[in-house]
Amino acid sequence: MKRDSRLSGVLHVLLHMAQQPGPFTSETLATAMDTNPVVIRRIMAGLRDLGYVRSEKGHGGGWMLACDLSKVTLRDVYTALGSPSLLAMGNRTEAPGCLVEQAVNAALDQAFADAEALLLARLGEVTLAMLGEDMRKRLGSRRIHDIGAHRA
Amino acid sequence: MKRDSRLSGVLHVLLHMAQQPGPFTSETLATAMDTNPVVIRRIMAGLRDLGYVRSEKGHGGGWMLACDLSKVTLRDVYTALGSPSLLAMGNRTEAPGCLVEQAVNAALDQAFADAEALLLARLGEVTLAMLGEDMRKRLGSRRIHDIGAHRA
DNA sequence: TTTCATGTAACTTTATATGTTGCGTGATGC
DNA sequence: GCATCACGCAACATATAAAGTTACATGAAA
Repeated sequence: MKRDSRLSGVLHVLLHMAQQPGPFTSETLATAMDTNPVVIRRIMAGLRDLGYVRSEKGHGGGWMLACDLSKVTLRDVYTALGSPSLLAMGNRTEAPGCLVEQAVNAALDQAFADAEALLLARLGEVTLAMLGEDMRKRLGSRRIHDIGAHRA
Repeated sequence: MKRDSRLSGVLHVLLHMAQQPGPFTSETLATAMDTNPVVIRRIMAGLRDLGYVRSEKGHGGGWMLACDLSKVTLRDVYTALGSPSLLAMGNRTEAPGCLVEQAVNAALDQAFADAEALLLARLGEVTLAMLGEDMRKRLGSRRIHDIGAHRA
């Protein structure tokens, strides 16, 4: 299956926004992410509805952070995306009237549920602020490029 | 994304085969699984290569179990399918020259790896024999339908 | 009122699982 | 030998969902 990269993408956007003040246009963010402005608006819509970011129209408008980065976890961001399914595998059918199917589904569902719960828990342990910290640690001698200079 | 149901499907087939002796044609199994014979051959190919099942051509041919069900785990079956990706989410890009990307990927990769490891471990704990046992427990007053009678 | 930027719908593209057709190969039974 | 059965496999078709694109409306700033 084609893997969903929206979470990775939106985190990238948020972290970039945390590096500089001003509002960012979808155009600017899209260029930095090597994608399309509409895609940016699409994945940001959920975050806006939950109040993690704000958007303004017209001259000088664009996207701004509107939350305390130390209070928003990766799980929150995932939820803001609409909680897309985490696992690539699922059961063949629902409503099994077949005992074989019931036994298979029970075993798989248990394993899947455990893995999903662990993943959500892990995502819930990491805040955006922690990601920012990790990034600064990686700095060393290197300088974080400005968004405008993202594409050398 | 469209969820991969091959593991669920092949387990279903194996458990059904464990209920009755004779060889099963792809046609028969496909009817029971409400799918196409070629799909059956496709997902069984990996199991055959690893020796979990055997196939024979011609009159009286078909698929037969060729392993000790108590020695084959769900993880083994998963591996026989070619170890398709378990998670529906992935990183936006590889080869990140961007610190933001590195930090995001590091956090996500860690969470993803943990979840994947747990899932594989869980699958490794369950043998096909255990699934068969579970199924028998579910029997109660009900009778396991023969494959031929699968579609009422 | 012109320009800029978001909001959104509709459409196209791409990737992957799944379904289907056709033909080759080997084994069985006559 | 030859017809039939069943797998092996390639090639093509379909379905679904993410990602990309186009078009236009709305609202804010200059």
